[in-house]
Amino acid sequence: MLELAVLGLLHESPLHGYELRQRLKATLGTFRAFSYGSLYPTLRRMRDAGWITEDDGDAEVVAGAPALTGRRGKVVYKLTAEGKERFQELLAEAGPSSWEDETFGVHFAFFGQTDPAVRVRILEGRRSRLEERREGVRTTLARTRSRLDRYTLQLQEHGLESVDREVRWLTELIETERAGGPPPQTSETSTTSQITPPPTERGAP
Amino acid sequence: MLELAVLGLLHESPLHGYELRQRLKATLGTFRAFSYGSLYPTLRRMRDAGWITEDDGDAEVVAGAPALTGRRGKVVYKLTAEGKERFQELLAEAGPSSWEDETFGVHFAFFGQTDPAVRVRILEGRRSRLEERREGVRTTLARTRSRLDRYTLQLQEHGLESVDREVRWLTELIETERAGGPPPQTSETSTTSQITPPPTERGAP
DNA sequence: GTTAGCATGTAAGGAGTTACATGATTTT
DNA sequence: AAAATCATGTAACTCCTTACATGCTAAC
Repeated sequence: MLELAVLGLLHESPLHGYELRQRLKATLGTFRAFSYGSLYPTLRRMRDAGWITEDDGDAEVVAGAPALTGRRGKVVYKLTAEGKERFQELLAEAGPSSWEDETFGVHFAFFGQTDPAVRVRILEGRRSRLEERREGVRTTLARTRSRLDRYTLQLQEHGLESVDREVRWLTELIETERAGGPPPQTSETSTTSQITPPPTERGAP
Repeated sequence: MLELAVLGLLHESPLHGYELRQRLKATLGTFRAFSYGSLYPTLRRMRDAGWITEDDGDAEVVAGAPALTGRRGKVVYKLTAEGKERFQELLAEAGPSSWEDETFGVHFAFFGQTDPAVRVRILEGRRSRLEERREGVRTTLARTRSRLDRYTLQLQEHGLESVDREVRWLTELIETERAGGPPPQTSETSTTSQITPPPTERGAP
């Protein structure tokens, strides 16, 4: 979760912890937040695993100044080669771990880096997950509606509408993906170009 | 969380664990689910705390049959007096613990048992929580919009629309509460009738 | 010079999940 | 008699939060 998000953000540019958390908020928006209490330990774990390295962020600022080695400067984290591999590995995963409630948004946030075929599979996975849930709720709701009070009913109905809305959103996204997603090929070989990063699109003006 | 939900359901009628989980699904619908792995330990904790007691659920079924004490029957849980108190205590709580994402739905599900004044405070608390979040996201979105890719943007916008929707829902509910909430009194004394259960409504045919 | 915000971390703990283990009862 | 579903439970673990502790840097 946090791990994927960190890998994704550091894949764009090196950052220090505090900045990372701001970006996390900016990227994930309304649907997820992380505290420093989980961020820093995660960064440490990831460093120990060899996915990121710690750089002295003040080196550039101070430039020619003398030592000062004792001071506590910003710690800038950047991806290692293994880290990039790990990121690609996680991006390629299309399974429950990519379409459950808590995880889907994080995966979605990095769809720009994700293989088009995987994107569609995740969107579809998420959609069927929601459809299943909706059916389950609709069924039990039909059986128990009369016994439910005003508020429980309100809650169910608001919930169902939310799910409906997300299903429609996903359906639109899936259609867009199918239409404009793979522009090179028209049919046949859906050569999933896994790691290939699009030439320039990230910093496009 | 689970504790409140269990208290709420057992307040309606005694249930055994398995049944409790079904009811949990039926009551909470789309937005929350619990596994047995958390339900049973919670029931045990609650029994140790003295809020619920375990009854032998098969006693009635077997009636006059001989002992058979060794068999593993259903364990029916029911609220104790302390449990009812605890439930009222939790219901009366109008604070972050009642309007955060994971908790709000559970509190809402038992609004039928909740004091009208507390209901409004929780609804308003939830609403301002969402409005704050929305403002935060809108602000950082305005600052970073140009740097975000297609997908991140989609995510932000879908998120904002969801929040908007919930805010509108809450506003409607608050208005309804203010209007039809306290039907007996027209003004003045808003005698919060805390515990009073409605005469017959639960098992109405 | 003091408040506010930037910056990094740790310790303890909460609230759940998954996977496993077991057995009874009902349906096919 | 096999399969499904009802029913109860435990052990290990995941993942994150809260509260705390510390110090630097910019703004008022």
